[in-house]
Amino acid sequence: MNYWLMKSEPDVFGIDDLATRPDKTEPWDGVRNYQARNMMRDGMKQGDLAFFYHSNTKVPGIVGIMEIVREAYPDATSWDPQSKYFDPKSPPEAPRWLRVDVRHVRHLARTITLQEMREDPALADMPLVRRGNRLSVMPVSEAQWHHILSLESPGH
DNA sequence: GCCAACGTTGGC
DNA sequence: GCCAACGTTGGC
Repeated sequence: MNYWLMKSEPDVFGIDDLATRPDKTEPWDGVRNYQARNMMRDGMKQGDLAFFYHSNTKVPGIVGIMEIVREAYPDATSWDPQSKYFDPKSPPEAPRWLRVDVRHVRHLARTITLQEMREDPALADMPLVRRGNRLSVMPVSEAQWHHILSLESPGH
């Protein structure tokens, strides 16, 4: 089993949106970065868990946990001219971009903020806290995963 | 809203 | 294949 972190802007699609979808499940579409796509394609397996990260918001950080319920398949928004994720170089017969389906598992009891993760030596190797990182999908080690969850409760 | 960092594009 | 210009991401 692998662990991941996936970013989304709460103003566009936040964890509450995921939690209120039918079956709490939604395609994670709009990924338009090759590195992120390749990780979804090559690394993400059904049953993997991922942190839901809120980016570009007042207090960026991890807000919940989701499960990968469908492995990578073509992202139909890429050939939909009406979609903001439309890419003319990704026709249906030769899809360039992929998505996975994710299901809401639970909200965290509190937001694990980017700031506290930056300040935590145990998380110094996370791509998230490294300068200039822009990946919207990134791997999380098992040790990092459990460490972050240990921060959730008061008095950790 | 600013702007640093970084990925992509396209001329050469 | 290099690299300047440009667009986007995302913290602040």
